[in-house]
Amino acid sequence: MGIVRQKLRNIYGILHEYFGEQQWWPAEDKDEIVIGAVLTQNTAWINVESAIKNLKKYDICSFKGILNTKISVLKEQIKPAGFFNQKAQYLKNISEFFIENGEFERLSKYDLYNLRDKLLHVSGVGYETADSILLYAFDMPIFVVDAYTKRVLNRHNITDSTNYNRLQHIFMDNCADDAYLFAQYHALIVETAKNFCKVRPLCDDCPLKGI
DNA sequence: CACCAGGAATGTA
DNA sequence: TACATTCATGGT
Repeated sequence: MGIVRQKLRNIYGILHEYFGEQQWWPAEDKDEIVIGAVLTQNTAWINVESAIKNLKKYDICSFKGILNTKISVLKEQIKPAGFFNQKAQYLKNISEFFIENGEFERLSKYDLYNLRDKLLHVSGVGYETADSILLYAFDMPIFVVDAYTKRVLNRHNITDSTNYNRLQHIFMDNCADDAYLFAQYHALIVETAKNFCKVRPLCDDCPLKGI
């Protein structure tokens, strides 16, 4: 039993005990998960909810809905999520990708890393967005790394790396290969950051303090 | 007023 | 490979 494995188990145990089971990804369907994954890039989730609410109001919160909407209109509706000029085009790109590739039914036939590569070729989809889609929309076992994850691993002296794929493999090499576990773990880390560690991780009242 | 949020693309060295 | 810059709204 490696020390890293022990630390990751410990962190998960503490967070799960503190916050309980997480309900992620909050969305009505898979299209909405993908759309939300793009809209939430460097943006507070509350603003994404506002943007998605606008899309639903016009019944265009879907790949087909986005493709059938003029980009000028799309920009206006997703404005609360910020970076609306680029995100409107990103939504067009990812929607076109899904429609042209047979949506979830056909794409789910690819194995994990083949599909990951295909997603990463869509302009507007980087590592975190791709992995969020794979984990939460396709239910594939891959760990999502975000800014908070990097902080936690750094502050707990698990690694000083900031490389996305290296951080991801630290988790995946030391945890069970389980989509549910990865989904919970990422959600718990985000929840911790939302509640305690916005500016200074491991602040006095953080549940991870002292480990 | 400054700072941050469930990042990615692009350019530079 | 490793940084720097740009994109933009809304809450604290």
